[in-house]
Amino acid sequence: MSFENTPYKDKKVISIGIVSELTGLTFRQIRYYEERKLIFPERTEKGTRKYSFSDIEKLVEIANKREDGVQTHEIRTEMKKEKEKPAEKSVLKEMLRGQFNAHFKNNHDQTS
Amino acid sequence: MSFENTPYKDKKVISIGIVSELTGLTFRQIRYYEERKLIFPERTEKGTRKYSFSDIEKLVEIANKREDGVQTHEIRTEMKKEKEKPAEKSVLKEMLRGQFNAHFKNNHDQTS
DNA sequence: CGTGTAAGGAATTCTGACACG
DNA sequence: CGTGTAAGGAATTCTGACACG
Repeated sequence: MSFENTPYKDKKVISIGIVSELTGLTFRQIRYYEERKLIFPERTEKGTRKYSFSDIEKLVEIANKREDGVQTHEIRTEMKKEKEKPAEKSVLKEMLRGQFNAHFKNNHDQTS
Repeated sequence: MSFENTPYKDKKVISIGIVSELTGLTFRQIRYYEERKLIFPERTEKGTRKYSFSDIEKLVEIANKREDGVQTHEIRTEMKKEKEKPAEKSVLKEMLRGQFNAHFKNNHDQTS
């Protein structure tokens, strides 16, 4: 249920060495951005970090912002905002569903 | 050109330990199926194997067939056939393009 | 043929800390 | 604050080989 449903993009399966190679960042930087709550890798049983392609994309964004002198704390704030948008969509969906259900209910209550 | 274009599914970024965990196969089995030319992981500079999600899917298929007693050589033959289908599509595309180009050429030759 | 295993070595990753600024 | 580095240890992966069947 947590395996089949997750898109490849979000599967945490990549080790830090590959991430470093793909992003051009050092191990130190990658681990530090985790410490600053910018990314959230998972761990294997014995503790080695596992990243997803999404994490890699995020790291590239982070690297770009860092080059512009943006501090990790600011980046964190910015990225939180980004996360609100999909949430809004979800809320909208909920509202529409509510409308729909109300409509549906009115039309069929008399049937039973 | 080989990075941006490849879908995540085909990126070779996963180490054998994760593949083993995800497929339920032993390191020995995974490496053996490579020896039998069923899968084609890449290597890091220093030699550690890197697999893609496609490889993992293939391995699950292989595991299923092996359970049915199918030998690796047969599996290899079967999987080659599967690869023809997409190729046919490509051929069809080429033929259609030929048709189109011929048509296009006839209509415009007189213009110049 | 397909897989297990012990062997020895090399490469990977981890944490905590000191350094600089 | 963000990153480099040396340190010591633990976990990962590799190859070639012997074993069984």
